[in-house]
Amino acid sequence: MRKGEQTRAAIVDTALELAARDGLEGLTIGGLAERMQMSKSGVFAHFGSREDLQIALLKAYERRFVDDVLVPGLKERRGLARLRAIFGRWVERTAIEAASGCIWISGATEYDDRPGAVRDELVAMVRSWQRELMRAIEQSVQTGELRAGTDPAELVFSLYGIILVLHHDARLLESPDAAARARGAFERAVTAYLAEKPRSKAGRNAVAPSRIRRNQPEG
Amino acid sequence: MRKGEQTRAAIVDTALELAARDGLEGLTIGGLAERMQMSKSGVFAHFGSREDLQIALLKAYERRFVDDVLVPGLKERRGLARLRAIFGRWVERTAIEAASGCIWISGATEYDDRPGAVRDELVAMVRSWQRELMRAIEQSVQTGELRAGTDPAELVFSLYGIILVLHHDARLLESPDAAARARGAFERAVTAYLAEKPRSKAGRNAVAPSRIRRNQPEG
DNA sequence: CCAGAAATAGTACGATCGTTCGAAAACGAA
DNA sequence: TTCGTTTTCGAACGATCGTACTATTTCTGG
Repeated sequence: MRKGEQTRAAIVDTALELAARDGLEGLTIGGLAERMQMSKSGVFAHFGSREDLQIALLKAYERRFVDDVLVPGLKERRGLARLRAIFGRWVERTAIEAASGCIWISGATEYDDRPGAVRDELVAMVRSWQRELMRAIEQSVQTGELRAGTDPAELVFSLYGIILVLHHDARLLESPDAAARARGAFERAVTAYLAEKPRSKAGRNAVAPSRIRRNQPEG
Repeated sequence: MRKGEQTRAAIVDTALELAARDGLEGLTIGGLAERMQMSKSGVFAHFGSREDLQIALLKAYERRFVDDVLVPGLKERRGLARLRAIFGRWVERTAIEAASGCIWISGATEYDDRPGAVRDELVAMVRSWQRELMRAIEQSVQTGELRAGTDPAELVFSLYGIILVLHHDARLLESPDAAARARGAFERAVTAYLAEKPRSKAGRNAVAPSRIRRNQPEG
């Protein structure tokens, strides 16, 4: 029984690599088997179907994503610091996987018109992640760092857009400074929601367009 | 000779529909033939290869995109008005094709790791479009509506992100207010670059976070 | 209307896809 | 070591893919 789980984990591991390059829909059991130096049916036996394999990949990806991005952020104190930490990790991860690709992002365009279990799973994960972001934003309102009327979904919309264009520019256009632009865009997006008075901590890292930034050290 | 061009155009037309749903890579000559009520080889004969068909689709898409988004915008006077018109059309188009999908956006994730002629063509088109946006931004600086130090590429980065998340939320998450959010995000993004003094025209439509917007009529 | 050209259909090929099934091999507890 | 279980393999199926080749049909200019 132990051997099975072990190779299954190894398969998922390799499959995540392949799916990051070719997309969940581009992933092929034959190609996966070849990469694993196993037979097609040997690989297949660990999953009832290709769809189950894809869903297993999504779940494995989510686990890693949360461990990489959310968990370390939770060590920061509630509020803007935590939101900033989460987003920073997210940018880092997206910029690194610019060499491999995010299966949530590629999956979004692959499955937005393809109903089924994979799409449902993907949508649930993205929604869950956006909810997590909203929570961090709401907490930043509670700490008084973001202004009272802030619409969390509105800010999530902007932040998600920054990540998407980071992924796009880094991978398709091979832009070398996409990550830096993403970090700048984050500060600009958050600035629009900063509470009025703080002057102490919250506004320190807030940065407006690049011309101004020149004279301000960045944290 | 005339009949050939005619059906070729019809094929491209139908193929654009299919590709908008299934992606350029999901497009199949067999499926296309069936939809056209033609034989596979009949369809195939009009293009030397599937790759040529895909490139033909990209070129046709670009033509329509420019006609829909850029050309009407050029009728506005140079500056923020033109930029706003272009972006507005872009949002409209993206929101409408939320029911069908943009092959530039889906193509970005399909081909970011798949070298070849299709990827090259796609990259060239996206670059060209971003250059067009940069021009509109530079002109807005020249008119004094956007501040002098504005980095056009930086703003293009933000605007492109808004479109990407609009596409994402509208199609994958089926969010009904994605278009409205996109328009709001545009105003917030531009606000960060507005020139200081104008108080006359430029700042009128500039809108900050939603709480403030309540008491301001939107143009 | 008719010949030559252009457009379309038909068929077949080799590859690869996901999946099934029964046999072989490797494992793990007794 | 032995035996039952789990894991892996090999071969095959039907489907579909892009493409090549050869007919046949349809168009079109003189």
